[in-house]
Amino acid sequence: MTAIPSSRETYRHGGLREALIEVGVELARTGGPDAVVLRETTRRTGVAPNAAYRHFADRQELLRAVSDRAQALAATRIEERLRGLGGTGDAGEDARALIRAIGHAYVDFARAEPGLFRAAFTVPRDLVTAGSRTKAGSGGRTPFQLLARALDALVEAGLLPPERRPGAEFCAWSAVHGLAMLVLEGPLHALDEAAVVAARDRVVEAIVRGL
Amino acid sequence: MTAIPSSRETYRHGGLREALIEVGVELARTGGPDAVVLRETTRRTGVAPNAAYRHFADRQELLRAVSDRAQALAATRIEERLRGLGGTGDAGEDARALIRAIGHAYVDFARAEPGLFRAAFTVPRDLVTAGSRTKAGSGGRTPFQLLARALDALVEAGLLPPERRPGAEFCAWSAVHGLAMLVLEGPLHALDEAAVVAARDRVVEAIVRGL
DNA sequence: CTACTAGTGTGGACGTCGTCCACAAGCGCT
DNA sequence: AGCGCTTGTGGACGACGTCCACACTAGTAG
Repeated sequence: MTAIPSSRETYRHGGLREALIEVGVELARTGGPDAVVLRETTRRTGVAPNAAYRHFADRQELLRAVSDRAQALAATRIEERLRGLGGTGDAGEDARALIRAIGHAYVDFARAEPGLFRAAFTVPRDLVTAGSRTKAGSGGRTPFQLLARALDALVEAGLLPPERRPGAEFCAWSAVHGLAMLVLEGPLHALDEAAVVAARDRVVEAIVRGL
Repeated sequence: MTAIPSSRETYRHGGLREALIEVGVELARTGGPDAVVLRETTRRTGVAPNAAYRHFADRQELLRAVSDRAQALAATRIEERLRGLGGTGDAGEDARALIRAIGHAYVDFARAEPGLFRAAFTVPRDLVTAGSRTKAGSGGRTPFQLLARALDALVEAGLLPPERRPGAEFCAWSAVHGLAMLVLEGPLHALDEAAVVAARDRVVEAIVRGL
């Protein structure tokens, strides 16, 4: 990857848009959204700065594309965690385990990939686009949709009254997202691994109980 | 305010550091932390860009000072809300009302002053400094300390088992902070006032119940 | 009252950034 | 073979953070 094209094979790059996004993701990985710098992105792609303007109106638009990709990565990471979940036969316990696993995976993703996490979830987006395909993981679902499904399962298992279902995703998401942000760049920044895991479990537990 | 010193009264400004912070806060108010631009700050203060370097090592350091000030403003806003709280005589109900009021005020501050909120709570800081005087509101307490006190009251009222007290502030804070962030620049951005208030109350309720 | 020194603001410069405009080169069509 | 659209290039502009050398002011020491 990122083989430097010493002499450009063709004048037309072929997949510049895609290449720029990938490089942008790499930049975001190490430095967060602020590190997605247009000039550096094009430089690493082996192309003039202005070339980006043929595929993105703006640095903003590049960043949004990178953000989508980062959300997709988060979704994939969550899905992987979910695959490791064996059903116990008890629908209620399974539904709860599902919620917990999503919450844990969310916070863990933030810890493991702080730059990507911030790129994914702190670049302004509308709720409308929360289900857009570009944000979906390899399983075809966005993080938001994964959470929604888990809450549905909770309702089906009779552990969440249907009248409390609407808006429950905001509730659950807020809790884990808040923890992730505080750990990443907030006042909880100095906590060590064990303390973060403890806080994580605590928050998830409180939310599952309090929904 | 901001009277342009057409001819500088004295060559020595006298309170440049303070003036820069105030202008910085004003910039943050309308544009968030990214808007705290060193050159613009000095320009509005009527001073050369380099003058700032006599008082701050960095743009980072200016920003941190602005962040502290913004946290102090948040604390003041929360304290104001708390003053409006009349005791009901029931210690338990009072303690719960306290927690709720803090949560509501936190989210409301984020809505009312999005720029300051982001300046206050998304500029990286250590937990160690969460109690530093510069972040305190007019009542002398930081937002974090206000929350801690409310949780103590909850314990005293017997509504929170003492063994669950440690770490409870992270839990409570995470929930409201997460909601605030999602509303400000996350996927909940498009929600209208009523929906936000509903989500806010829901989150606070869930956390009070789930602690 | 004068001279030194430390502190504070100025001026100019450098490199980087996002973005714009004019141009050139390749590709697909007729 | 030639035309036109798309895509990449080159150079430029203004704004930013930061650095260095300088200038002025104030307080202190002689």
